Amino acid sequence: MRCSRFWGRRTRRIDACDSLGPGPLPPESSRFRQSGPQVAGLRARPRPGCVGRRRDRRFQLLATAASGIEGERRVRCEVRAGACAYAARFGTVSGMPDLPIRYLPAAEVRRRYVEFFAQRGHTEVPSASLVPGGDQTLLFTNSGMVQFKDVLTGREKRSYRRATDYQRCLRVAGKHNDFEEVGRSTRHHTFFEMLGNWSFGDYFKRDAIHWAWELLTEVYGIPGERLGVTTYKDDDEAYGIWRDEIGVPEERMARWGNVEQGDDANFWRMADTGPCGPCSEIHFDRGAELSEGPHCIPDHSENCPRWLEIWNLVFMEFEQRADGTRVPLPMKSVDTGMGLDRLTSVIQQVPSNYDTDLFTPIHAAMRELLGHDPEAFEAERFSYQVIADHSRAVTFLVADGVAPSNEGRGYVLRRILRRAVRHGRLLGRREPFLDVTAGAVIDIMSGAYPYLVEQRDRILKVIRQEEGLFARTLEAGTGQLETALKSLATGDRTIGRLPDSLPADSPVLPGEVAFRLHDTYGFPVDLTVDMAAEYGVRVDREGFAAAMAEQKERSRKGTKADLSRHAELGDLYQAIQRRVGETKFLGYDGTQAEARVVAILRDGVEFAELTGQGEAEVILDATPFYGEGGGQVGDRGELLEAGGGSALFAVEDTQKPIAGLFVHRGKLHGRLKVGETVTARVDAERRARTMRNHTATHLLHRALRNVVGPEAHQAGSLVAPDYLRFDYPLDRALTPDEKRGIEDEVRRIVREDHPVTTVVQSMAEAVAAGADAFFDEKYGERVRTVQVEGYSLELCGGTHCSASGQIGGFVITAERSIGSGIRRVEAVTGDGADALLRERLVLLDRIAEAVGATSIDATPERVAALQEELRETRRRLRAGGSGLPNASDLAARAEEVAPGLRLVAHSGAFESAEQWKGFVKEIRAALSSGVIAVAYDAESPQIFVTVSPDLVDRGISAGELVKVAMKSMQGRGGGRPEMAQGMGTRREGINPAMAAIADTLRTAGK
RNA sequence: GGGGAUGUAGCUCAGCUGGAAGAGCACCGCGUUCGCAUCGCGGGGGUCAGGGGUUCGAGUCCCCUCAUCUCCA
Repeated sequence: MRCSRFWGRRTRRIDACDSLGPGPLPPESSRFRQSGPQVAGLRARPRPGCVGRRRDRRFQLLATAASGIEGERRVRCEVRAGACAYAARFGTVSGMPDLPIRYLPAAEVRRRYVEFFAQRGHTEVPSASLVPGGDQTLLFTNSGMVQFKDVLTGREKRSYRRATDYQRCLRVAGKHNDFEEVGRSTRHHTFFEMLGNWSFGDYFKRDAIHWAWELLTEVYGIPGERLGVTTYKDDDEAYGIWRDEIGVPEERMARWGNVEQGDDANFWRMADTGPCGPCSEIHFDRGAELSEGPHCIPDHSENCPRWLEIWNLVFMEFEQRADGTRVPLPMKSVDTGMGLDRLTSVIQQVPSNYDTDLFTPIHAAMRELLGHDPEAFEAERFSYQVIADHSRAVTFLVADGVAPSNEGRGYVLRRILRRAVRHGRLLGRREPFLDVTAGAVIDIMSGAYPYLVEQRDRILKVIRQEEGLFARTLEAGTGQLETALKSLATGDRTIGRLPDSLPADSPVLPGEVAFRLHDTYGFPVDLTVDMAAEYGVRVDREGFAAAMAEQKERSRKGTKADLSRHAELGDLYQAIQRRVGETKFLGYDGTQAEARVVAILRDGVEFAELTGQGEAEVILDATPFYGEGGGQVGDRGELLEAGGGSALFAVEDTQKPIAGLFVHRGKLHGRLKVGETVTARVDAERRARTMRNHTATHLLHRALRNVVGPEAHQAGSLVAPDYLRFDYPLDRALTPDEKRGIEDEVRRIVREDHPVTTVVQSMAEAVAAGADAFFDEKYGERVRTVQVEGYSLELCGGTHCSASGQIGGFVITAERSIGSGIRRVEAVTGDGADALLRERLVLLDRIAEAVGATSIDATPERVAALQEELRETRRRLRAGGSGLPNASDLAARAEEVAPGLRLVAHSGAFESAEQWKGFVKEIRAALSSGVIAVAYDAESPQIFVTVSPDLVDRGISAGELVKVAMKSMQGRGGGRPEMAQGMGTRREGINPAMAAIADTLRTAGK
């Protein structure tokens, strides 16, 4: 039979079994293996991950390379003899174009999915933000289950037991890292959508499998014989349903996975412990003629062009215990995930996700910018795909409130964006373009994600800004690089010369230099190579790689311990919560309560009882302490013996390391025991201050948007007892008028004393009531809203005043930029505002007094008058001459204390150190050879000595002379032979000092 | 989390081995030019990111902190 590999819209076929057998590789492979085309970081490289990890995967992808030179992507694989027979087990079916699948736009694929499950009793749940709420360990939403995590573990209850959704996901860091894969493969993306249906203790395997089959074959019209199915080795139940009820022939089914032997295929787990269970995957068969050999089987392998995993059905039925045993879960759940992009590629019968209508409009937008025809597009497909993928990721990240930054999520965004820009440059585009492709993304996605449209202007603005910033980075790097290259280059610069065309004896730019550019200035190494080539210089890539490896090693060392510790602690909290349940929060109604101690920790270790002094963490079954969240800082206070006895524990901070678990951190002084009851008492004064600031934050938010516009919405906030801080996207400073307007408006609402009420209601009700929900954090179904009646309504879990009047004063104390496109307002309220105003008034009084004004009102005039007087005085001084002797006269009258050794000694009262040194400089200019010693006659007398170079050669040292002078002036000083100075304490010592200098010179001159 | 770089006037930046804080643009005033990017003169504006240390003396050397940029994890 024939095995082949296809790529691109037009199928490229290589007779794998015939020409790529165990013999030598075709000649063009060898050059990939050695150095590869040196373009834009896309070098041929072996893929160690492909080398037979399981079963018979003894093949190696030798070259995954895109070449900007020849504009062609080639993939070769070496296949062992006998491979084709193995692959043939899955039968031979005809190629794709013959399929009777009816074309559907992606939007329709998405719609039908949700509709199908909605008709079957599933609640349609909106796609959650890419920024996961309430989970500090996760950078991004990377799968459909993120927003349901707590529901699946049973910690959170919702009104429904069946759900369906399309979840936007980002896989770019951590375990699920598809970043490098993007653009190379037909099916990996940083950003993608996961279609899912969920059962939380409701239906199980039978319904999930039947519906999956029904949807694929009947709704989408995919012929059943094109589907393959996998199940876990022990899962007879699922296997039976597929075989006996659905009727999938056994030769199209496979049972993979063996957890006991370390093979996790077809087995899913949330973490090392906790819920887990077998999976059943559905794979689409693109046609046997596409098979490449033994690895081409329905698997996670991801490298097989024949099989495409489209749907994963996870059956959560066990609880994994720490001791290695698995016990059945009381609540069995179903969690399925189907990549919309892949499914669409099947339904639209195109060979790659990038050829679906989810992507083609993005390509079209880019093509138009570049003026490329379809052929040029095919030639540059790789870069086009990277740009399209990254445009989607960037658009959604910005939409979900991530701002480009140099750490965390913001840094990931920045890197994705820059990678896209780099590929734009590879295509010859120097001007900004990402706002155009991002615009195309918004157009494609706006139906499913209407919030993109609302934010369109802001999204594009952020993207444009960041793209501009990168241009600056590149420019700075270019400057550095050119300097380095010019010193190496032998000839002139030739624009467009390619690295490959350089002679072997070309000068070489050291790898460290290239690395420094990359490491310190963020200048991509492939650009370094290109630019160096234009100067006829090669780049030492080995040196670069070595430096990079070193850096990686350093990082790993530094981070390892910390990471594992963090993970351990997280597991511990999880375990505690599973044991004791959620902490009940009592702090909305009061600041004191009786509670039972349920856990005590110190240094990540649990104790049943703890005595003595020192840091510790305490967990209670219920608490009035507010755990840091929603910008509001955690409460402080103390834990007392039950009934309000003596203090046992000083609470310094309250945190919620995992959702629903309140941890009181602080210092123990006494004895604390699990199971006993204590009185938890919050520092009520501090809480009251915090509450004023929190309610004021809501007022500020509303007022800011009323004054500046709706784009100035919350992008972060901190509510502390002593001040509040509010971040919002805006690319300019507030005008003084706007600032005043905001203050006035907040103060008006305070004066009008609006009642503040909180309501717990469903998300839908809250949104219907007009609540501002800017982060769609994973608010459970029931959300809490805080309303300042007649003014603002926000989703918020924080503690608030009962009426706006309690806020008291409100003063904005700062307004500044904190990053690209983000500004921050800081303000104080209540007694904090009062204290600030009082301080300022006292200061004003002191200023008025200091300048001699009769009143505060008269101060500006008084200051102006003083300034005028100062100016006048200076002018008169200048006009009247300095009062100093003429420098050249002084030089001319220099005393010859020894043969060829002249001395100018002078002391006087100078206006300033400036005048003093200027005077010395003038004498120096007039006296070519000699010693100059000028004393500054003041409360702290100083002396400045210079010695001309010829005398320095004769052994005269200014430093020594100053030391001599310091004896009578009683101070310290020193310096170099040609120049020195010192400061004394005795004014009367100046003349003797001058005499001493003259004496010293006389002696020295003999 | 680990490394590298940067932080000097409103902006863009000089400032050499430690020895009077500078330039250009911008701003204010006066003059010049017929007015829309003229020229001249004068002027205001700096805790040299912050804090320690070494030194007679620190923008400059050392240590710490912060911010920004950048790479790695």
